[in-house]
Amino acid sequence: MEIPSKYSPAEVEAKWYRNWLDNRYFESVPDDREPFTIVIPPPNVTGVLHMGHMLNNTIQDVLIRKARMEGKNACWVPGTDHASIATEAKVVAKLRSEGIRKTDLSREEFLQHAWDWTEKHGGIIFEQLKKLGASLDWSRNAFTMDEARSESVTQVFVDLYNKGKIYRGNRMVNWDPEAQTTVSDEEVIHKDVNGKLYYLNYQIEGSEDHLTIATTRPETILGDTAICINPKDERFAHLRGKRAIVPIAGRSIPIIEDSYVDMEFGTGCLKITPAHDVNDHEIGKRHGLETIDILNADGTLNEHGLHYQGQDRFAVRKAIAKELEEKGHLLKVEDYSTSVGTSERTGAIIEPRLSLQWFVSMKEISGPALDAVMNNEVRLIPEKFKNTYRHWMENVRDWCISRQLWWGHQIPAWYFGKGPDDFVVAMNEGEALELARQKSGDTTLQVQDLQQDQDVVDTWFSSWLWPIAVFDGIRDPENPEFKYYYPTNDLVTAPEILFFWVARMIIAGYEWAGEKPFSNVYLTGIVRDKQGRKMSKSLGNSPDPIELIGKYGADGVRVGMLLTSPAGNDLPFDEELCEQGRNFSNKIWNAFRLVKSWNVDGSREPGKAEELAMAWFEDRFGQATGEINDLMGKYRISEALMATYKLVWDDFCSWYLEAIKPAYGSPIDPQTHTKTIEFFERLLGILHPFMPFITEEIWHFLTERPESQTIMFNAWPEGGTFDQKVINEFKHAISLTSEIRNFRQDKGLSPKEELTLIHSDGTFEKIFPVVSKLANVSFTKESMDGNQIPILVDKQEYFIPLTGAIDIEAEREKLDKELEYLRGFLAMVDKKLSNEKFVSGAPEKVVEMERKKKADAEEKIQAIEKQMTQLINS
RNA sequence: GGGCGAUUAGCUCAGCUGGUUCAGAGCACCUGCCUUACAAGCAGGGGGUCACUGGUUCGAACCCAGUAUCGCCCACCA
Repeated sequence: MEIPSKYSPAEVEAKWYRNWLDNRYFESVPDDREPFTIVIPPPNVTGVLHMGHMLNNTIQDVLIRKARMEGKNACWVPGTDHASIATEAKVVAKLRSEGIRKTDLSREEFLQHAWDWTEKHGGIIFEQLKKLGASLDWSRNAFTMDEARSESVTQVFVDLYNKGKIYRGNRMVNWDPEAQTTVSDEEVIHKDVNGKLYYLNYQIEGSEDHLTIATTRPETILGDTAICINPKDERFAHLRGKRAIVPIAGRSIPIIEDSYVDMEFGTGCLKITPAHDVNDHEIGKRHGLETIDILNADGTLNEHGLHYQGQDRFAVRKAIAKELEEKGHLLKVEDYSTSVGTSERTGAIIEPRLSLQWFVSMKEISGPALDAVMNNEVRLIPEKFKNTYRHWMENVRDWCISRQLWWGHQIPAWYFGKGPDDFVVAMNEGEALELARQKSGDTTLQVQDLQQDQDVVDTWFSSWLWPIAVFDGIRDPENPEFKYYYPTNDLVTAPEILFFWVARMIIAGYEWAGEKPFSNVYLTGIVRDKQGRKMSKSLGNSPDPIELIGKYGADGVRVGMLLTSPAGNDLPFDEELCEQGRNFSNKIWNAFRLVKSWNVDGSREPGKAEELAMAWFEDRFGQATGEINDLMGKYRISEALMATYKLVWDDFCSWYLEAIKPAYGSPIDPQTHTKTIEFFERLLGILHPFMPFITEEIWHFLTERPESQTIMFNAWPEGGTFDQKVINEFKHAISLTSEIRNFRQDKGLSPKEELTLIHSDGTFEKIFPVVSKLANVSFTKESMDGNQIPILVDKQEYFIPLTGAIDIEAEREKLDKELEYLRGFLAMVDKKLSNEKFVSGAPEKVVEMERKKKADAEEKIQAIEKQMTQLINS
């Protein structure tokens, strides 16, 4: 059989993924086994795979595949999110490119376009995840806007409303003038910008005097309804009870007093615009001020903007500053750095706006969710996020959930009159009619008298139900699937959505399932480029994941992503990492070629070297898998992978295989052959979660297994049992071999030339056969004539007799150097031991250790001194 | 403005309750090798005042205080 020396992943990967699907290995149904469940953080339905997804989903696949091998009933649920605002923006943009405005369409027509778009672009991401090897149970694919999930959203809305935890209120909200919708506090990103602070003079009514205020938004003076001073501020005592004239508008407004005003800041006088500032709104409420809204939905000024009506607020800011200056109201302008809120989605500058919206009261329902994380019922990994989480939860504010969009779950509220309370919240129109008749007392009400709320709910109002809703646990909490799979085990996601999503899922879990939604939250880092910038489509600095897979293989890319990504740490991505992953694939492939190339001679018996190597690797495997399991349990996936990498590359390939490898062309004995294949298969097992494709391929061809079998349910090794003595002995063989190789290189000797090694004591005699094979040496106890170069390994001394001239001076120098170091070391230990405080203060164990160090050093010094004399004598 | 975290080799990171696994790993780098599994490789090697300054201690990368730099989260001072 001809196996190429370079592993080519493309065909192999396509073949096995198809095979896995055909055999429905990823599909899970409840049974007697312990479940292990992960729900995918649903990507946007029209999204394409980016590097963040790659990292995220690789980690999830590793966790789920390991659980599957451990014999658990592994279930990884796929799905997509309708991403209300993002998708709607895309559809609007697409329509605009066709010359269609959203406002030209009816709601139904627009939704039809949106569904068309969803169908056209949806699912691309799934095909990409398949290329990555993701073992998702595709039969469970869910969508946040499919029937089951939509009904769940409605049900939850109704439930919260009936519990009094959803209310409708006229409050200050964040308005995104570009998307023309509200957004939640979490969707507002604060950015520092360089702005101006304008000092404006307001004339005091009935006087020639004026007062000065400072503002960053001069256009809002058109909405001013008061000037406010601090009641303690004696500077402005003369203003009490007076009124001021708003420049340009010419309106007369009261001068009020409120301790909110900071006397130190600005001029000490504050203009009050209740419609466009959260604090001003509060003050306005306290003092019963009028509210003048000067903005249209798109951020232009309305009729209150007077001659600026129809112009954008930022254009007006410039223009009005000029007008104010011309009219002598502008005292001065200072540069000023301020923080403005921008929309997470559109980037538009958020305008605080008074508006009638739906809110969820968060305080009460978030209590259990805070406790759960604080007492580790839900573990955050890494733990540092607990602080952030607590801070947010303790200061959580009500959640504005209504959005002035069409793509999403329409709010299940129906209005039957003009009064502020003339509405009902119901599961459907029929129910709403019943309720409306009851509430109004008007039994003649008909369906056409009802008007459903035109808004939809925030996307996250559906996402927060995800771990429950994918198992239909909202509509049918008693269904066996939900009871079996919920709560799920792990959630893997980005810290950016800790509040948007994770916190709210935990809240929802306790509210509707009475239980946490997951036990562990693994928070990944952000994938960055070499310059530390976040990889994003808009920057164009993100490699195409599919191209990467084509270049390095899915296994290679997976390894590359995982190698340097500890939880919570950003991943500075470099293609070199994938190269390392690919090289690792190739290394494994070549080990496979070697094992595959051997002919077995049934009459042979293993030699001593083979026996030693086999015994050692057994223990080494037990030791390493114990470590790997421990690391995986702590979600230290990078480190677990590195431990696996070294076990395979160093221990198995560099030492084990070299130790048991028959001479070229020679056959191997059946016992070693069988054992080696067994070891290899076990290694493939622990590699499989990281590198599913190549392991499946080799597992099949190492022995001839039918395609109907798979590695993915193989027993995962428990590990942890090993004999330290065996490991230490073999370690001596490794060190000694390295020393001899080093010696050869030093002396320019060919590896083909056999050397003799003289040893004086038999402590490590047992492992000499391995050293003989690996280092091409023979051992003897006889001392020999001629020059002998000493070698010291683990305090064991060996001598290599050399024929021909050697540089005795150089050898002496080497020994001298070592002696010098050891004497210095000894002096340090002595000093420690002669320190009364140390001997009495330190624990006995530590002192004992120092004494041992001292003895060891003395022993070594003696050995070297002996070597010196030997060298001189020779 | 408030909080949290970080700073260890050229890069990315380990280093648990202070003390022999204490200065580590992988990559990169340097040297020598196309040695019939593998040059996507093999053998060997160099490289760090553990950010800085003090303190606690017999003993500090580790604990404490301060300084500097970076990052993240939260935030309604015009």
